[in-house]
Amino acid sequence: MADKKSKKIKKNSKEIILMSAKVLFAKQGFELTTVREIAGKAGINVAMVYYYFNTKEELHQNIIDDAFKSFFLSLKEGVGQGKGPKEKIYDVIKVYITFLHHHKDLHRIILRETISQSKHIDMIVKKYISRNFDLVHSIIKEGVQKGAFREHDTTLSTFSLIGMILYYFTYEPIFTRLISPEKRKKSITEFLPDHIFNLFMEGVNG
Amino acid sequence: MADKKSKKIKKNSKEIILMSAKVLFAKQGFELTTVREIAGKAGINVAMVYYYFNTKEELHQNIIDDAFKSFFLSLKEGVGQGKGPKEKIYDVIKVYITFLHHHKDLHRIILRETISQSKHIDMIVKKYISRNFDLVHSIIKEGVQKGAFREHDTTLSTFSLIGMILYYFTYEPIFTRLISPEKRKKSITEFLPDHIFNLFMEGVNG
DNA sequence: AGAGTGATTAAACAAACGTTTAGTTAATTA
DNA sequence: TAATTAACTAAACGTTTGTTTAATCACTCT
Repeated sequence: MADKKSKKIKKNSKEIILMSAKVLFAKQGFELTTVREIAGKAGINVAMVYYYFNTKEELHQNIIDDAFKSFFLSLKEGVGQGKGPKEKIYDVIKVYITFLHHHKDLHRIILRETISQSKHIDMIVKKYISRNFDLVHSIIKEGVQKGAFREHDTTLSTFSLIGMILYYFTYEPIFTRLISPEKRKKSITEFLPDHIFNLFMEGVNG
Repeated sequence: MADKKSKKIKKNSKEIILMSAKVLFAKQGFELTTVREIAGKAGINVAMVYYYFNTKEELHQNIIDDAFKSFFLSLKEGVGQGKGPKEKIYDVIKVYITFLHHHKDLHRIILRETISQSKHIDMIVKKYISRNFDLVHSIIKEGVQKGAFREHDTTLSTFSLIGMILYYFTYEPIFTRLISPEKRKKSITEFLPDHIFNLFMEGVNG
């Protein structure tokens, strides 16, 4: 009958911890998020966190790893094979914006980790950020070879393109405040891809 | 003679604290930087920090305030009056890159503060980031009016331009690793402004 | 010379942190 | 059913944190 203080056995505690931690890390960052806080949000005991993860750091790394993996996977699957360079670039922009729009928390975590210059950052950078970059870079290089794009430093333009996109999410609260009321009603995924694609292709010259 | 444990009176302790704190906040962030650490780097007692600043937070705010002020000032002074929109945009790019290149620590602090969603962020955003944005935005709007730039959403292109620039500094360690060896020898202020200017004007279309 | 003032110090404070311990309960196996 | 294993808990551990206290030193002014 009545469950008084009965110990309920949940089999998915580990996943609940990961979910709670992801939200809190994204909102407050690694240092400002307490292990007790994570446990509290997950509705479990503090020690359970250490039952599944050796340290707070390990839990954090786990989340970052997942974030990067899913990002790269989306990008790889979202870019249509057999298309021309211009269409591929449009796909890249679309996937980047769509993914980040639906995983704002992950973008925050990635960005934070990039700034923090932790010991593990080097491994993470090599493993994931560079993979995303290389994928976009190879498309642009292909475009130059085939004459779709003009001759230029493709490393720099790849960086510029990704930078244009990421900046919207990095400074999203400011962005939302500044755009026109009509566009504020729409989703960012509707109008932003076309704008960035046009700008990257044609520039603003009149 | 010999100064044993003599108390030396330094009149510039406050400035030394500010300098030390700036470096440490930039490198490690607010939470990871200890008041004892700041005092240690400054070569003074911990209590001296609280002699000049009420809290660690107040010291931090002081540094951020200075950072934003000097940034906006550089921008305002660096953009030539009486020039055409295109030349002004080039100036903007040049000043942004030059300033950030010489104040990498400040950029890190600003970025960190933007992500952190602290209570004071709203005031800071309104006060400074928007001011920089408005300055650039007004130049682009002027360019469209005068026919120098094509008709387009100028809010979005302003965001894109600033994003392109800032991204290089946000992800600088990755960037340095990826650019060509010849460019790595040069300073970023030499080749980056022209690249971004050309890209923003003409795009990559072949 | 001595009172007054600002700069500086060592030492302590309570609170919060990540982590560990030792034990309890529920489920599984034999 | 008894023994074993996995899931869970309350309480404590030592350390570090931001901050305060009370006293000391160096200097200026009369």
